[in-house]
Amino acid sequence: MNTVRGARERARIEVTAAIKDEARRQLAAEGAAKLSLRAVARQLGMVSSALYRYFPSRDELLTALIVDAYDSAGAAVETASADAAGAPPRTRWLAAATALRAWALAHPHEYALIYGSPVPGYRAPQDTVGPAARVADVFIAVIREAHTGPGLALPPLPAGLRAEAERMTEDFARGLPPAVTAALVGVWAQLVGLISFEVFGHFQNVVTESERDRFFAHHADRLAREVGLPGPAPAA
Amino acid sequence: MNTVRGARERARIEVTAAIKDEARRQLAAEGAAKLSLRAVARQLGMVSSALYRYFPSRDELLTALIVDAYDSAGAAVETASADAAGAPPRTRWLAAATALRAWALAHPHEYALIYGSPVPGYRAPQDTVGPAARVADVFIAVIREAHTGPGLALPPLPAGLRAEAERMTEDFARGLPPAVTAALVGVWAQLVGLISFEVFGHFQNVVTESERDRFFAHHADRLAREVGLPGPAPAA
DNA sequence: GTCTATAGGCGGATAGAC
DNA sequence: GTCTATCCGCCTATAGAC
Repeated sequence: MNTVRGARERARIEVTAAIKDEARRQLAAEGAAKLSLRAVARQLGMVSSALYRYFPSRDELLTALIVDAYDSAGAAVETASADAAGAPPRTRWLAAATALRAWALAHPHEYALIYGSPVPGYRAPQDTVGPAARVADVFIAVIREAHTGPGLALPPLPAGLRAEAERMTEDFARGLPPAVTAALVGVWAQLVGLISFEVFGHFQNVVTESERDRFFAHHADRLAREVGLPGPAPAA
Repeated sequence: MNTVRGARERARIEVTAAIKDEARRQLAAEGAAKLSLRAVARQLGMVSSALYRYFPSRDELLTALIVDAYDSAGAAVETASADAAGAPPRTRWLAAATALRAWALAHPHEYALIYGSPVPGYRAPQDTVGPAARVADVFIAVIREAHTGPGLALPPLPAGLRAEAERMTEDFARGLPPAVTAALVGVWAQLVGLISFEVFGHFQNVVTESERDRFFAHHADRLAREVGLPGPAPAA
């Protein structure tokens, strides 16, 4: 009885995975807006109504794909950061940023799903906020570690932003100097913007493909400086 | 005869405009991927086949919308830059950046069309490259003007990027110091990224809505510094 | 859990009359 | 330029048998 239950559960997990895999393939071909349960079923040799036993609606399938994408990106960035443990903070930042870019280039459609234009008509449920934070948290952790000693020099914040920066710090970056938190939030958006431009093709005819690694490294490093990280060569 | 021809042409222009207007409304409701000639026709009280006299295919309609969006954004930014003529370069940069953000927030779906995820299955024809350059050219012009005198201090470029920076300069930013061109391209992507994060909702629960103007100004100004623009108060 | 069948839609594109 | 008619395809979702 237990083994039967186990077998059934295993089967369910396998079918669920197959559905998501096929859905990801369709994402690449047609985009999230046109993701269709029927087409997935057809490709899998099932009948569309059978899928409803696994995902109660198209949107739930989409949610699962979004959560998976955040987790996949998060894992990639976490690994890169862990591999660079002990390295100077700026090196570690660069490793994390490079890992995110590499993941984005390797999974452009899943990247678009989480950092591109919102899917029209889709309302992200609460389930996505945890996974969404995972990637950003790696960058926060890298910076937090660099700031355990005396705070690093960062130009003082304009008076009008101080209260907001303190609130943000309290909310999701406890322990950082508020000026660093404020810088980080903007820099994070800019880092994703840099990656998006490349993934979405806006560097075509602008930045030569063979130079893009270097180009990205240059700018990602500049962004590290903006959040107050000292250079790889320990700056006195 | 001439008046008849004139009347016909006028009618054609009006209908074409009505089609694009309705298409823009649909863009907002359903997204570019689901833009449908049939639905546009239905809403306009026409029959779908009639639209083919104005746009030979769905993709041509989409192209028209993209070109219009680039032009609309370009005009907004150009106006802001012209209004700030004579102001210190950094003020002018900020005016242009702020205008782009305001346009984006006022036209989120058209913004997504040009700076968001690519529309699956749609191949941008050559017609879009001219209008696409229009917005970026305003920023190039602002910087060019600031650099007519002696070049501004910007940290030297890593050796590996020098050749690429010189090529870019030659291609679309003639007259700028190569280090500035290289900075500008990355900064431009980052500026758009900053705007995208806000427009696409990634600042929800992160940056308080009432603080976003200030937050953007802070970071846009930081970006101006990164391309070598001197501050609003003329720095000796 | 999977199937068939069904309801009640939607789409792009073309031909040929007026 | 606009119409009707048509081809041929697509979709979400549910009911009810097995």
